[in-house]
Amino acid sequence: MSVDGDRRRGPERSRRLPREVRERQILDAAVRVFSEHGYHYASMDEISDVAGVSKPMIYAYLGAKEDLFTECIRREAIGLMEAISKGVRSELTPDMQLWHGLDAFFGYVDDHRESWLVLHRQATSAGGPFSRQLLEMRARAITLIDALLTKTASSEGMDSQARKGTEAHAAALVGACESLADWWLDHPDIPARVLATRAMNLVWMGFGDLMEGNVWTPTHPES
Amino acid sequence: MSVDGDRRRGPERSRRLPREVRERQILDAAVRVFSEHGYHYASMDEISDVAGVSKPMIYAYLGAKEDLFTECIRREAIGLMEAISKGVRSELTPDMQLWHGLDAFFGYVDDHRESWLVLHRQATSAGGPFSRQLLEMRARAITLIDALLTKTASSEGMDSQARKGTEAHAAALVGACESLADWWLDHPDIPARVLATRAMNLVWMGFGDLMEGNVWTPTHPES
DNA sequence: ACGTAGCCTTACTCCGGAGTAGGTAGCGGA
DNA sequence: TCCGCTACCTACTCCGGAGTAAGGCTACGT
Repeated sequence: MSVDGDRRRGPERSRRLPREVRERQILDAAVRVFSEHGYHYASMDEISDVAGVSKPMIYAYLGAKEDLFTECIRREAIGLMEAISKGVRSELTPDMQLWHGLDAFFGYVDDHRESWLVLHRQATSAGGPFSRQLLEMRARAITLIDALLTKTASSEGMDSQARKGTEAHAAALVGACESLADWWLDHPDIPARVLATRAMNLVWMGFGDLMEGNVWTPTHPES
Repeated sequence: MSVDGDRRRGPERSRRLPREVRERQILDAAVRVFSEHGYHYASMDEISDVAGVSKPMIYAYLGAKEDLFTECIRREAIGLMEAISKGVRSELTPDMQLWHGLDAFFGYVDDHRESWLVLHRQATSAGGPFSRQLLEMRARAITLIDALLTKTASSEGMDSQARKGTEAHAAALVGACESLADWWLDHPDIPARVLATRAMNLVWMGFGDLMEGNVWTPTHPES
């Protein structure tokens, strides 16, 4: 029984491959395993097993466990950012840019659930040097969105009041999207585009209202 | 040098206290340490040290590390829910209920950053049995908010279109708040009420627009 | 006075898993 | 054919930290 021993091996144990290929295999395996068990419960033994490679190879090519994880984060973060960049074409109007960005984001998460898990859930919590990469990425996203909102706000003739709030608004949007993505992992039946549209409406409409001075206050008279 | 050894001890090592008190001390210490280092990097030794108690006491009273952590989650989750419940008085209009709930939430996070850290960041990522508690709490929050939105939607005479989206909208709100709270940890200078108001505007206004059929679409003609 | 119950400690065991030492196998060049 | 280089593996070491065995002190009941 338990013929199981090596069922999870990835590539058929092939020999003497160039370093580049091995590194890819290892990183792929690492992302798989980290996303499945979380950083701490993932063992180097399992990663090496899944990669179809022995443990010392990992240390030789990618370094210690922390380094390996960091490299995973880096690679996946770059992938995500590239995916989003492809969506945001600067000749479009701000709202279209935002929408395409959102669409690309949810599309990426849809296609790379494991990557997203590693990137967001794991890196966020396994504190220290790991979250750096994340915070940086998030900061870039916020800045980008802030720029779009600001552009719209000024072209729409709005200032002071609405303007100073754009960054927090952008942060809220980013946060909302991250959470939506996480929530989505447990409700996989919803198509990506629907999520993107929902996020868009959530924020863009609220933002439009803000710009028009249409603000809810605790003493709101309605209903 | 390093007279430091026991500087972090909490209560002045006092003897023969009743079990009830010790349990409180231990849980307090555990929340402190878990929030500071994260579940895995937190050691039982440090917790016992901070609690001013020896390690076997923890095992005698609260059980293994997992049990201890679970108990922390439980206690803090109950605390948060109670704080929110105090805000939401059912004789108010839905929008006021929502606003008081949000205000209570951000107020709680403001007063209990450590608790929130443990509750959200740690429990979310240190997967398995821990996140149960969280998912359950979140689910309750979503249901509650969904009810408020639905009530408003129907009293406002809206149906089908807007109605089926309320749950996802509620999920988005919850997610947005969680992220706002996390983001807030790194921007502590903002008062809680401002965050609550911002969240309220983000969602309520967007929701109002949705109900009025004022929806953004990719082919939106504006600007 | 003496038992006993429960608070509390020191000083261990033990193991999973990170990281490594040292050797083998196949390939390119002379 | 031999050298040596690089890809690669087996088989360890070693340690942090979870969990525990075994007993000491104090208070109270009788």
